[in-house]
Amino acid sequence: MSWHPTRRGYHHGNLREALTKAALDLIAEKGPTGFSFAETARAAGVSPAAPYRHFRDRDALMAEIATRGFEIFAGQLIGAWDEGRPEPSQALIRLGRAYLAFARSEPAYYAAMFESALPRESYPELEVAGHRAFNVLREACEALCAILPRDKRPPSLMMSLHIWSMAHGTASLFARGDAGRRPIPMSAEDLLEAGVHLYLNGIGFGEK
Amino acid sequence: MSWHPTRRGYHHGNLREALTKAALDLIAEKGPTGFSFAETARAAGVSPAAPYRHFRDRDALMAEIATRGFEIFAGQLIGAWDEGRPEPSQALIRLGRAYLAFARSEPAYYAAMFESALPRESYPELEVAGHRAFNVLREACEALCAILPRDKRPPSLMMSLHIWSMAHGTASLFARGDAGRRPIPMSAEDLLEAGVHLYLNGIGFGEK
DNA sequence: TGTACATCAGTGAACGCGCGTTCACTGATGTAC
DNA sequence: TGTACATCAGTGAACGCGCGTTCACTGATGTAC
Repeated sequence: MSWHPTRRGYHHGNLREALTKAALDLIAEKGPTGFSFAETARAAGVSPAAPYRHFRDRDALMAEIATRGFEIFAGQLIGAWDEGRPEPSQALIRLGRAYLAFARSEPAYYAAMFESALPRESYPELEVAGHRAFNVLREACEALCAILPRDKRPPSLMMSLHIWSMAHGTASLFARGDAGRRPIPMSAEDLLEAGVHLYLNGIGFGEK
Repeated sequence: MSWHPTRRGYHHGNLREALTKAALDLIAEKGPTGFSFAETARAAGVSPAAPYRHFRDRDALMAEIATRGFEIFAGQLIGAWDEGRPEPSQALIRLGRAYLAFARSEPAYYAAMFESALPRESYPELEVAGHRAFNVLREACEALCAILPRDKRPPSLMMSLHIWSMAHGTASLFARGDAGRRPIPMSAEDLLEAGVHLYLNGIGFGEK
């Protein structure tokens, strides 16, 4: 962390940061519904009018949080993929684990990203950030497909949507770090890993 | 429909029904967040105190809606499965389609069931209804596994959780009937069908 | 069949509360000269 | 370096609003005799 949160801006210094952080805490505590603009201001220690200097309304703040969530998410996915080293199908499994880890450890971001019901077309940056995260999956699947003989390759877009669906379904049902998680008699990580293996097997990657 | 909504109960006749229906309309219109107890009463044409005769609070009404949602959902899944006729893997594909169809046509129920963040342990009927819906998937997977030679059968619980994850991920990301749906250049139904086929192929069901 | 009573679904007024949003303002910071 | 001015982040009071919840009540319906 190289920037200094104090000594910047005019009065508060980084109120924008403070507000998104406060909102994130409130979401984590009470769900994506349970935060209000006024409460967020209170939590950040400023008057209820102050947030209006930084965000048009509650939705704009929500969009900012979702956008950052996707950026962080993309970063973690990129790290997990690690350019497919040492071996793509193994790296893909790591990617799945990273998806679950994010849902588990950042339920507030996760909810803002996937369950906030924001009109995506109104927040282009949000849309871009979302696509960027998806593209990590997309590129991973392309790398995997490239291993297969040309005539046996599935469309990599379809494959990446399959992986996304599996990871997202598993995360939303069994791994999320909030009250929506359903208990199952195994770890969500093992479940997803087995699912991805079977899927890859079905595509034509030899059983490991 | 054999019962008569009027001429029952004391004054309103079936206010309980009317309230759940009104709430459902409001959820459909504004998302699972966007309905209040008071507004629901107004929509049903009664005073704001009336709902307290039937539901302890807003959450209880939400739980009732989610419970009914699971019951309807289970009914549709059972119908789609049709005891695996004429052939289990084909029937499983129908099951997946029914999952998507529900998310598409009943986004309000779907949101109440999966994104309302209700404390499930407080509503045993909700939990039971949820399990009953899942059991349809479970039994379908058992029927499919029974086809395979005994030593090649995967655990049917794991298989059903895989199918559930795939269907749920696809539905939540690409098929839901509300603002959360993300556009993709194919139908969600085709996507899921292809995914399930590849998965079954990976398990050892011969390519169709 | 008629009457007297019990039940209880729904009323309507009231409460305190937190919300989103506006407004003229103040005062700390940055900057031109 | 000092001064005068411009900028603009944050204030604090105010508004109207809808919310959840309570309460004593009323009056339609069901039922015992």
